[in-house]
Amino acid sequence: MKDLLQSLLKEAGIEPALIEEIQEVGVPKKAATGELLITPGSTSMYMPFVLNGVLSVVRQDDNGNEILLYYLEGGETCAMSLACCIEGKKNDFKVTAEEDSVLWMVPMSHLDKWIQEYKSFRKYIFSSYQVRFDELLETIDSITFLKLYERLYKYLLDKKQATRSYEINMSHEQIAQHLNTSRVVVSRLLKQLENENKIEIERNKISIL
Amino acid sequence: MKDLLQSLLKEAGIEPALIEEIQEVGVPKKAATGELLITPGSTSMYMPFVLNGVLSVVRQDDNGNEILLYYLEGGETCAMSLACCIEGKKNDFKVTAEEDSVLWMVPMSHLDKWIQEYKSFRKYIFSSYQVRFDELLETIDSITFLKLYERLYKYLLDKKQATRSYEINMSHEQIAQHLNTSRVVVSRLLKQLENENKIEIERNKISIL
DNA sequence: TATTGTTTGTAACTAATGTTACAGAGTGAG
DNA sequence: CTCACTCTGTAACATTAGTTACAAACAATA
Repeated sequence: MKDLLQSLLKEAGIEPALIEEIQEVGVPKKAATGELLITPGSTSMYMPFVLNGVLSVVRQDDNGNEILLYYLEGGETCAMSLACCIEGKKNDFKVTAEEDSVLWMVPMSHLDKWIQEYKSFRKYIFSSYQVRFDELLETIDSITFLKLYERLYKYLLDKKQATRSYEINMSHEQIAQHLNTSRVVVSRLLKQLENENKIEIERNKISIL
Repeated sequence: MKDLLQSLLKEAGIEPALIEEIQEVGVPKKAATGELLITPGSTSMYMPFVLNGVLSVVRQDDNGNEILLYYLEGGETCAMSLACCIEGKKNDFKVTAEEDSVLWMVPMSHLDKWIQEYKSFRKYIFSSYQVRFDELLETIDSITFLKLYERLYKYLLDKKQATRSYEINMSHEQIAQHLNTSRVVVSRLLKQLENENKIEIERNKISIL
């Protein structure tokens, strides 16, 4: 597991001395598919660095409605957790394991020192922020400018991309939640996508063609 | 003008030595109402620090459709410009002066050094990121969870907040653009708001009650 | 195999938003 | 004042998305 951590950090441009430190102060954490890692209202003491698997970051409103913001994959970290922690604020989103995943949990208390000392870490952190901004903007684009039909198709393609699999194992209900719509609407539009030979529908499974 | 800069920076917690530096290397810039400050596709060499006035940050799609992301007010800076510049990317949003405004333009080249040297600057930058994340999330909330009627009312209240004025001098067409809808729809819903005694409509002017 | 719960398909209807078209009111330049 | 232009109000209609209701297919397990 430490090998994976090392190679991902190296890939991210982190210098060897800091890789050492991160290895020493962090602890591993496994998360099974569907496991809830961060809940709204909690405060993060750890910066979660994804070793493998996929996490989803979801926004919730007061009535329990939801919308998917983006996925986190290997080598990435949750910039919004950082932002929250640095400001001492509560998280206002939830993070769930979309597949069995492994994280490296790094105590936030080291962040300021590292940002000061390591140029490579500054770069990594700012790059993370940038990537998340981009993802949020893309999410806003989808919600704002696309019809639900297009958004659904984009959702499936994004999911394919994140999980590196042409098969998506979700119920229509689950998809509807990520898009903040109803199951009936999703079923209707999926059927339409199937009729246009873009996907194939089975129970709890959608294959992208 | 330098007085204003100084007091805003002090308020933001920036230490005196850095305030000096910022005063020395920055230059003032005035922007008249409606002036375009950042266009999609450009690259920012300066960090724009708002001294007074209000700027709007707007996202555009390929067909020229738009949506307002948030306003920037005195003492704030455009975290997305920072993010873009640090990563050497092009801006993918536009920034417009909503009122006559004055900015302090600080060359980005100093940022890394300041982040390294000044704890107060790290705090300011990370706080800016946090605030922008929050604003983007709030925007996502509005688009996702609110009906257009509610979104429009919230838009008017936000505008009131940003400009510190109960009178909004915009045409329905302009409002429609910020919400990515059509003028007719905005007129319809404004009329509804007027019927519920929440606003008063005149030509090019909406008063919030 | 029988039973139960989950998932999907579909129809019929409602609500929200978008579009087109046109009239009339207000404004500024000449 | 007149003309040209912009802005607003409103009706009629189209499209998209949300809701309710129910049946059938499938899966798990007792």
